[in-house]
Amino acid sequence: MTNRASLQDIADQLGITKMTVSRYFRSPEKVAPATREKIAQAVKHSGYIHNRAPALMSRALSRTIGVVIPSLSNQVFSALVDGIETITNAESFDILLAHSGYDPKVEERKIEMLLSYQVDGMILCETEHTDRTRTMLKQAGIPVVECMELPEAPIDMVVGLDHKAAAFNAVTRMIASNKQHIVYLAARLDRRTMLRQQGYEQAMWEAGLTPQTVATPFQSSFSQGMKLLQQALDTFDRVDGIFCTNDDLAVGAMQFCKNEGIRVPDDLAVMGYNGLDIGLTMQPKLTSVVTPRQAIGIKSARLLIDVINGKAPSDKLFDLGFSYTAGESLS
Amino acid sequence: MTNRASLQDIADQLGITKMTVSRYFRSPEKVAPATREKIAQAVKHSGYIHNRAPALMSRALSRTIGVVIPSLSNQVFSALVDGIETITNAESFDILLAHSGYDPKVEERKIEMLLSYQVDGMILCETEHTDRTRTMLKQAGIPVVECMELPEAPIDMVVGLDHKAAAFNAVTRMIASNKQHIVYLAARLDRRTMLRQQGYEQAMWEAGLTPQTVATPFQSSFSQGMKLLQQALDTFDRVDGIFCTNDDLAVGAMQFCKNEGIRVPDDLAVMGYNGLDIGLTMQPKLTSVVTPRQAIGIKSARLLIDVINGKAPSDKLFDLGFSYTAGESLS
DNA sequence: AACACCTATGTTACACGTAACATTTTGTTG
DNA sequence: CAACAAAATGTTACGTGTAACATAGGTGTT
Repeated sequence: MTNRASLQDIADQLGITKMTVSRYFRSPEKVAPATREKIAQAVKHSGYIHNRAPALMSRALSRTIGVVIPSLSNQVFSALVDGIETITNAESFDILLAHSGYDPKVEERKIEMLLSYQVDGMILCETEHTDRTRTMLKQAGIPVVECMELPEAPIDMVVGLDHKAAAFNAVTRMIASNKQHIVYLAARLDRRTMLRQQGYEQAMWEAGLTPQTVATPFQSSFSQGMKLLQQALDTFDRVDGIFCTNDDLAVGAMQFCKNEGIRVPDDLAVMGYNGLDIGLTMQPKLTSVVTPRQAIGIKSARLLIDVINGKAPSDKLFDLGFSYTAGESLS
Repeated sequence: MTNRASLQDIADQLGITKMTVSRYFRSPEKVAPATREKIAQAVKHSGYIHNRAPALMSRALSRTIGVVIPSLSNQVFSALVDGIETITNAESFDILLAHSGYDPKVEERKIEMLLSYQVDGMILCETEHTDRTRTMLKQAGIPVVECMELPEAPIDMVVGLDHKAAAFNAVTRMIASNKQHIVYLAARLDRRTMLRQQGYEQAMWEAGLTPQTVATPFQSSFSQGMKLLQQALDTFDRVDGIFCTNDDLAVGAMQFCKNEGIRVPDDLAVMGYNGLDIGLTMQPKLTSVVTPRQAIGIKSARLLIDVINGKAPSDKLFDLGFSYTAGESLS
């Protein structure tokens, strides 16, 4: 590491103390205009870059929050981070980002890294954590928001939606449009997928219907959607609707229908989940459960920063609900 | 900020000095087995989390590299980061991730933040930077890799591919399969899009054909692909091929073909760019230029860490080339 | 002229893990 | 058991921005 310019370097150069230079950055109005001008010159010339290390050493706030998302190629989480940054930018907080690949062990490692940087708070997108993760977060004594779903054993605060209820509502809606042989298409059998399955099954049972599921442990993709629908049609006598655990599967399935001449929604109703842009480019447009991810990001960051700033939260759990895209794949 | 346990706390608790505890973490073999056991207990009990701040203050390496990607919902960059982490994990480096939303001003802010954390090196995915970005990086005196493309004015090292050459090759290939009225579909008019356009145009001119482009300033998406193809068909007399600046547009366009009964590749040849999974789920499979993004990530991280460790790089520029998916959308 | 008060700048101390060197303890061998 | 080596632990100093307090110089008021 080469010697970057320090405040001391700039101060020496001007025959003043680093304290005045520090003030120039923190509260310029406390520095005499003439001095301010001199410092501005020297700073520009030296290309000084703020060094966070000393601030991290003191017990002051780092004004940084850690964010762990499961994936770097999922619009759900990019929208979430967008929402978070709306707030952090306005509050001049920084975010330190890490991704876990849906693996609690990796999440643990990343959280440990973020904590080593003395973040003031943490936003997590998963609710399944290792024991050590929970211990570390407790010990760190910083506020934590788990977002996207409503965990049974929250670490601290929660901003999300009830995926079981959303699935129940969606499937009930399918049944109301006169579909009876509805199959659940699932991939990557994580908690959220399971919750949706529960909602699906409850809706089916309550309507006197029998739930039928096809699933793959692999990551969701369009091709998995095609394969799963094929498998559903091969396995079950009659299928007149599919409830897909996300839009990737749904779009793949609709693709499959197009290839095979299956009419949507007349032969087969399709319900997606997440409400991504891509669903609306299909013909017919995909009907999908919209998860309010940007709003979740905004609320999570707002809440976290308020708590960091010492405000007591009005509540520890916020359910932001869900809605539907204006699709045509249902009836 | 609550008082997290420090090394001193653990040491006090055991009646030893923090130096021994520090050694327990850095080089446990230098600590007597009995002491090691005692420390292990105390550490576990207190939930100690390493504090990076003092290390950042010393001039030692932080063993962290900064990575700035343009987008959090693009498989291209998630594969790149995967590649990077293959190496950083093996070398026990950490990465600090930030995203710029394709905006050089935002990139500047994020780079400044990463530098304030004393990263040992930086990987950037864009080649367009503000003046201040260049100044800061120079002043920081750390190695920098720009990846994905081959910039005209590199900051330091480069790992990427020649997008103009790739586009030239791809379009030449289309022409070789007897297509003559090939339109270029472009979105988000960034540098890489422009480079591909240049390659496309050169291939057309050299074949005695006239380049024709439809473009949108908006972000690429399936729906933009549909719209752009519609626009191309409306605008130009004859169209028998499209070269799409990425797979999102290509897949949208192929969707459009399916809706409109246009046969691919007989009526219209389609060439994509990036070689994402989704293209291979189409029917026919999308032919696409494959950019070796994981390899770029691996090479970038390898190179950067070698330089950080004091090795002189064998070269400053690495062109990793391109290939094609085994598609059927061409002929 | 004396005093209060303000502005601008300076002084001091602090946070904490670790490299480098110093010292103590344990182990080994003739 | 003396003598030395090796292992284990301790001591010291360091890096750098900033909060809190101190001081110097100036302005204004009575």
